[in-house]
Order: sequence, then C-alpha cells, then structure tokens
Amino acid sequence: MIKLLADPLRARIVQLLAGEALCTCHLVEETGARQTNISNHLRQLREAGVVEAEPCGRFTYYRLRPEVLQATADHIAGLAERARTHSEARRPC
Amino acid sequence: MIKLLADPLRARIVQLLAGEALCTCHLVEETGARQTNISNHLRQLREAGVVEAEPCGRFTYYRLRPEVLQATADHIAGLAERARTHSEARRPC
DNA sequence: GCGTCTTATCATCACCGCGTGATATCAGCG
DNA sequence: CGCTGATATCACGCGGTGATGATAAGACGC
Repeated sequence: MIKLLADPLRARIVQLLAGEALCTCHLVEETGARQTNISNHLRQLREAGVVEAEPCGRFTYYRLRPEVLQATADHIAGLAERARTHSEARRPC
Repeated sequence: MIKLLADPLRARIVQLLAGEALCTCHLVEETGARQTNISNHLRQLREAGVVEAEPCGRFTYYRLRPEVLQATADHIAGLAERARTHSEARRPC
C-alpha cells in the first residue's frame, strides 16, 4: 500500500479521488498524463483494493476506499506512538 | 517520506527504531543486511529528518523522530477523512 | 451495422534505485 | 603510534518499474 502511494502520479490520483469520484477521462485531464498511463496505475490501485471501479455507461467512475487509507495511516501512527513511548530505551552494544 | 517507507529494508529499520534506539551494528545483526547497505539507507533517513544520529564513542546510535512519522500519518488520515465526507460527490462527464 | 468515444490490456524501452565491493574515516586500545 | 573495529562514502551493475505506442474491447448515436 505504501509502495502505491510512493509513486507521484498514483499519489496525485489518490489525492484527486479523495475529493470526489472521477472517471478516467477526468483524471487524464487533471494530471496531463496519457490515458494508458492512468489506466495502468488505476489497475494497480484497483487490484490493491484502494479504489473501486463503477462502470457507468461507457465511462468508468473510480472512488476511493477510505478504510485502506485509514489502516495504513493508523499503522504509521502506531509506529510514531511506539517511538514516543520508547524514546528513552537504548540497547547496549 | 512515503517513498522512504516504501523500501522494505528501510521500513524494517524504521520499525526496529520505533522500539528502541539502536546503533548501526544492531541493525546489521537484526536485518542480516550488509553494513554498507544499512549505512546508505540510514543516510537517506537522516537527510530526510526521519532519524537522528547520536555519535557515542565509535558507535552511532540512531533514534526515530516521531513528529515526521506522525505528520505523514496525519496526511494520509486526512485523505481518508476527505474521501469519507465526499463519498457521494461525483463530477459529471 | 458503422463510426466514434472511452477504457483496458499488452509488449517494449528507458531509467532510477537498491545492493555490493572497495575504500576512507575515526575512535579506542595496547 | 600502529592496530582493530565501527561507520561512512563512493562508483558501479543489474533488476524492477513507470511511461509509451499499438491495439483490443465495449458502449453509444446515427
């Protein structure tokens, strides 16, 4: 999941989808990337369950799944929390 | 920052440092990676401000900076939150 | 059915980043 | 001061991955 967010274009897509559901052509307009490029990234996001596709006529709307994002946010926050509580701990050499 | 966490070895290092402050030799033992490899990753983490180095004799202790982790966790959580509140929004084609 | 528009899939290429080896630096110790 | 051990730096090779082009698959209107 973090690997998916690590790519700039995918991060942009996720950011755009956080605001509203969009179809592929919107994402192509907004990002300026080629359609095939967007489509490839959407597939990865889809297979990872980060977004879900809703076919609508000849368009395909994509919406974000907040749970997956929230889960990774919680994971990272958990690391920060552990670091805070163990800030004094140090293993001797 | 997310790019840093995207690498498996770096993620492992961050995870280990979340529990306690460690020096390079500890990380080498725990991860099984070569020293030069660990050191290269530590540099990236250091330059990004994710960890801070504390020289201690001929050893170098590394500790995690919780703020940076917390900030990225908040950022991702913010995206999830926005997605939740705008789950009904949809831009027409 | 035909043309057009939107989207998806696949193969290919180029490039970036990780791992590694060689080497330098520095601290401690005799 | 020389030696050893811990760490850092640099250059290089190779593999994974993102971008692209060509193409296929549907959906809509005529």
